[in-house]
Amino acid sequence: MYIKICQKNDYEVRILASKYKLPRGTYDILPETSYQWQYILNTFRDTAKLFNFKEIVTPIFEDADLFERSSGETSDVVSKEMYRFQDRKGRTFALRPEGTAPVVRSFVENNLGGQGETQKLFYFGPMFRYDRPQKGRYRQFYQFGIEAIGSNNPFVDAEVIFFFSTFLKKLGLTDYEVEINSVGNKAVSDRYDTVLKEFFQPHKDELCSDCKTRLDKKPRRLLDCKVPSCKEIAKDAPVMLDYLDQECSEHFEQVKKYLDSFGVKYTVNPKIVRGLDYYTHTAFEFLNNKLGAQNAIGAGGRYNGLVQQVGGKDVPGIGFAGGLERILLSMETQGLFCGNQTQPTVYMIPMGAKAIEASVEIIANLRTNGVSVEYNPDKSSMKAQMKAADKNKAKYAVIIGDEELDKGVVTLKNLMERTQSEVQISDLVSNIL
RNA sequence: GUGGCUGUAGUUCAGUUGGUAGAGCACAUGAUUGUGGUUCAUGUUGUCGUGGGUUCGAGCCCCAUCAGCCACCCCA
Repeated sequence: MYIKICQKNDYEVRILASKYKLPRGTYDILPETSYQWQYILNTFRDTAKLFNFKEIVTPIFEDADLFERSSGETSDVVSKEMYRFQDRKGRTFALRPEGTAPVVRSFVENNLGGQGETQKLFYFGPMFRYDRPQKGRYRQFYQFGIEAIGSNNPFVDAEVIFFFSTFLKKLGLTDYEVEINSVGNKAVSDRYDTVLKEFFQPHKDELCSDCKTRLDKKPRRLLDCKVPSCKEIAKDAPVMLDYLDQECSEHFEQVKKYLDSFGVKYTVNPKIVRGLDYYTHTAFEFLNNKLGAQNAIGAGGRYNGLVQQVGGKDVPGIGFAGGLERILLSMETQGLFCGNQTQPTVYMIPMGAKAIEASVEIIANLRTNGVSVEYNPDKSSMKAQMKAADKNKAKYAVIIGDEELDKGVVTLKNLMERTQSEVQISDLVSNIL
């Protein structure tokens, strides 16, 4: 926004030319690409149908506390990236940075698990994180996800992963890899963290500055540091999977078995670390290494303590979330087409005032009978209107001028086949459908 | 939050050692008094991201700022 001051005669005229720009890290979904979104969303909903997951929609803001307690106050998502604000009564809310906690909140609040049934839910919507924008990373971004709450059966773990791979398959995406891991239960991961600290402590001075803070905050993050010297040290670090107890490792084995049965290809990566604190047992990531730094197109895992933490019963759950922008990017890099732009069936071309009058009725009649019609009242010449019909990729042009008016007909032209014929106005709909 | 690169027409970009802004595509009109994807001709479009500074003069040099891109970080 800026102010321009012009001299006009003896007095100053101040022109306030406001120039609004969209907030950093956000973007508009323009008509030229919106159909791609619809395509991906429809495909996701179709997949949900196949697996019998039901849609749930929650608000885009919640009690800030919900996220702070569930994701972990020390996680970057909560500590530096959350949009927090106070309303007029001083309550502290946050724009949701992720989708799982709100779904679990709704599950508990509405007693969705009241009958002991496993709830299979899916969602889609905008999430918000105050990150520095980058390829595949925005401040308002869109995630779709599913949550299966109520079962600890490893079959469900595999099913959730199979869901995501089925979805990607429907889209035609093949440029990705699936990595899985088990982070065990709370006791196991706490013990592992202690072991890791003991392992890295003697090397503290050789670590990069990021890793020095990681050592105290989240030792597991040290495992996927990109600095070569840190990598070298981490190479010999103890492996999570060796610290799983009987129950955890049996669960993991079962998950792998079911994945094999589902025909999902995966690799076990014991270094997978989930960013949010609530994850337990199975953790997985879908990675596309052609995307650049932001290569996770989807990820998820089990969260057996979360429901209780949010105030419900001790009910297990598992889910995943995928990033719409990154899926779209993946499809672009793989050269995949993504749905079709909608186009009108009929482009109306009236010539002259009387014809325009007559065509209003025709347009109304076509539309009420389910035929999509485009007409641009700001174009008048035949040539311009034909050009526009072509550009709109209309199937037919309906031409009406004095000649047609006299006979009570219209000229129906098939633009693809370049053929045309005169048809009675009353027969127009049946000639098109 | 840190670093690097970039910001000129609707769009993709060019713009020489500082001398009052250019091309392709797109768009509009015509060749064809009522017939579109090709031609051909003609034409329109600019707070040169924003604010300041240096200079007789800045798209170009300097400072600041905003935005985009890429990486770190983080994560979907």
